[in-house]
Amino acid sequence: MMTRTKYRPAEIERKWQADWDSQGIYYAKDDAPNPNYYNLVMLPYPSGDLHLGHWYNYTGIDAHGRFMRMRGWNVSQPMGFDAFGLPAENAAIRHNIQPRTWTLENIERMRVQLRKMGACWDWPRETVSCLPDYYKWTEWLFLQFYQAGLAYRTKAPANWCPSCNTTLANEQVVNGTCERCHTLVIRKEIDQWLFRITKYADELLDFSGLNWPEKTVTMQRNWIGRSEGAEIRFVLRVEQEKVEIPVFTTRPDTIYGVTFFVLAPEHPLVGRITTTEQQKAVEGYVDQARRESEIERMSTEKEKTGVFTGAYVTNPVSGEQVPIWIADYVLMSYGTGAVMGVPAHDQRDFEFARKFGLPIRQVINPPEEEPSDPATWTEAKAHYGVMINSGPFNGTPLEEAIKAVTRYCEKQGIGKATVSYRLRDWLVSRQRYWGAPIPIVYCEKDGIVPVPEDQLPVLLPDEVEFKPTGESPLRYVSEFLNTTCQKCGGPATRETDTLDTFLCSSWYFLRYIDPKNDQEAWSKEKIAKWLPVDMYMGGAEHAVMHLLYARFFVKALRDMGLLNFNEPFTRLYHQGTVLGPDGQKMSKSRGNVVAPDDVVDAFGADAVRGYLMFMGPFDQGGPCSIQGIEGVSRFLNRVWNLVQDSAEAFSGAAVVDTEIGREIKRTTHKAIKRVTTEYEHIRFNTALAGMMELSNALIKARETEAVRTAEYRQAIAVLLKLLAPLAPHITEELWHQIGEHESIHVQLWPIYDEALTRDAVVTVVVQVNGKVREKLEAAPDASEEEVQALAMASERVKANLGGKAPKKVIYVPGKLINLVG
RNA sequence: GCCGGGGUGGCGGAAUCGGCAGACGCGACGGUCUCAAAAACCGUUGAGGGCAACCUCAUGAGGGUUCAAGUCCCUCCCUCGGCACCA
Repeated sequence: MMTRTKYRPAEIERKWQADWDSQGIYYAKDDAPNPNYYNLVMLPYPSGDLHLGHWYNYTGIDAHGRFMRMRGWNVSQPMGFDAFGLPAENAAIRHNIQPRTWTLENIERMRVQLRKMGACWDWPRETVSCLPDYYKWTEWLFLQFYQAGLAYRTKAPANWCPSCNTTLANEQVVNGTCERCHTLVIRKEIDQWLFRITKYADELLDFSGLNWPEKTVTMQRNWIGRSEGAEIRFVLRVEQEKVEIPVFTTRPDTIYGVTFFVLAPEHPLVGRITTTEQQKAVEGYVDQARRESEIERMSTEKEKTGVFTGAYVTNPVSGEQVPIWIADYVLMSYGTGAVMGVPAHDQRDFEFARKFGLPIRQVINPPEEEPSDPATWTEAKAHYGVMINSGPFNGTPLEEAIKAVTRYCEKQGIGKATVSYRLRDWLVSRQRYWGAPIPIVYCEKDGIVPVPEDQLPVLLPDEVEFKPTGESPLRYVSEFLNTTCQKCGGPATRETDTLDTFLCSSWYFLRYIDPKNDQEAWSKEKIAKWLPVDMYMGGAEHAVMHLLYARFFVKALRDMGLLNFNEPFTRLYHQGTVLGPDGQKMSKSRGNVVAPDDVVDAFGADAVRGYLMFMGPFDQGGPCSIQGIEGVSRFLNRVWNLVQDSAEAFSGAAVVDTEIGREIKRTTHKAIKRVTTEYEHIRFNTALAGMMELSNALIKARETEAVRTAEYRQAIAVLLKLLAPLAPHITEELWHQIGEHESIHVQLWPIYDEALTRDAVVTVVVQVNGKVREKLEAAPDASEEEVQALAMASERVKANLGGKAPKKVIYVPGKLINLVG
């Protein structure tokens, strides 16, 4: 036996990373002979250091990309940085450092760490969203949306700390108070820009042709929240003037059950309709509601609250007058901000009526049930049924009820069938410095004036001060703020809010394809070669917002003629979360953080990559254990020794056509089949288990004359190829050690012969009354009669059947026979 | 609260379609090698009972469907992600 060299991960990893870099083998050409495969991972926020979660995510995309590459695809796997956002500004305030400096330093550090993974990053395509050559086009896109009528300015609420005089992100609100000064936070209406995503609500509900996790599709559907119903206008007189208040309802059939009416506390009509006697109570309640979060308000657990306004409104269908209340369970952001109170048939209205002693009237009765006294009810009856106590509509059957009332409203001109969505327009204004400027100028004469495209980008000034004024720091940079109007040439001021970073990340996957283009955001020809994205990986926390915004962007840009496909991401996969060894979320305060640099230094990148993928199902994540990394490290060592011990055999003459060789061949083909299937389904843990089984079999065979068979050599080569996507360095090194000269990462994936994966004899389980009593060997295609005869020959089976013949026999060919006595 | 996941040995997990529960790995125990230790290698390892052949129990809890349930249905408990300004 030849003397082994020792497996030294650090050495070979450095060596091969340099080799791959110098050859640029992972930099995808646009016009390769093989088909393009866009392998995308959600780009990171440059927080400073790569943590284990990044490693987890990126190893997954990299293993998938390498697998697809070996299967013959021209894979591009780009990387970039989503570099605008709040943390840079916090760092600026805390450490007196320019956000740009802080961000770019972090990016540089992360680039170095990313290279240590040995992943096939397509670096020439890198983009950084906070650099002018990127945000120029973010601004340009804003203008396209504006010109298409998809961007508009209106009053919208923001979290406001009255003491710091500043708007706050939700994250900065702790238990309803400001994280810095603990003052109660209120919601304040300010002028802001929004994107009209609701225009695409219906198209966004269509997921056909997408290979996405079912749960993500469900979450997006629920988020959009389409419901069909009717808008009905209730009427009242205020100082002789007729005022109409529309309500949205999914149950127009319950209109005769309306016994009260509720407005959201922030409803614009509240001030106008409130009577003098009720004014104090109403104002107090509105104040209180402004301090509550929507999550608190929507809680069905919380006891209902509300205040009577003193006003009454007329039910346009029944003509009845009912009192108008305000209550926090009605949200201004859904429907029309007004609700018709039908306590008999809506649980929230029921609770409200019980709390305030309002009447409850049953108007819907399920078929074959007698109406009952609502006073005896413990909850609302929300089901459908026949209309009762409903004047001319009495007796309308449940199938007709909703349609009948809606039709009546339409005929009378008091309402119409309509569709309501939970989805709201996308608020893109941020009162912050570190974001892409909104390319808009305000002129006293001409109003809102977009910055001409040839003047883009509107550059962020470097010199800013972070003062708690409630406005973007940009407002105090006069060289930035003051400009001239492009229409009239008169003095004008710039928009000082910046864009939500979700906007930057809604199109980066387009820029990757053409990152250096200074003439246009992207070339349509290049986009056609790569888009839509074939695989998109990222956390499930983005299931709704980011993924919905990106879909909206693509659809809107398609309608502007800038793209010609419908969906950005054909296949989507969510990786899970890596937890600390204690099963808790990793955090400095818990002291359970595993730093990738430390474990990579100790075990090498390949062992860390392998362990992360072996830990459990990739979409589940789980606790990280150092001992687990050791385990995979041991496996890699065994593979190293196995190949080194076999290197000698590779140089000698092969023994051909032996029984032992055929057995190895069968094992090898079974392994290829299993591992390939697992890779296809992104099940890296079981893929690796399959490789371990193959390697265990080869280690056993090493002790026999099998080492000199051609099949054994092939098995070794196969094992290295199967392992290459997970452990790229060690496999590259060993590949060269067995005498190959090309990179293993440009080899083709091994293929298996189905016939060779089948066993000659299978184990059939014999059950008696559903319990396993015997196992026997049979041909895979043995008939029921044969297997039953074999089973009945067993003493155990006979004893368990009590010597009698079975009453019933269930046979699953090649697997199981169940004899029921 | 609402929406969406998840719960299997001492631990991470495996188990195409409802068909042998516990693959693979970690840990533990025993052994080989060694002056010794580490490493490496070999073996055992769900729980309970039995001298043994074997038997019984067991996939968060309780109920149900089925020849057969980790897998399907109902009720409940725990836990994780999202909830529109963290990204």
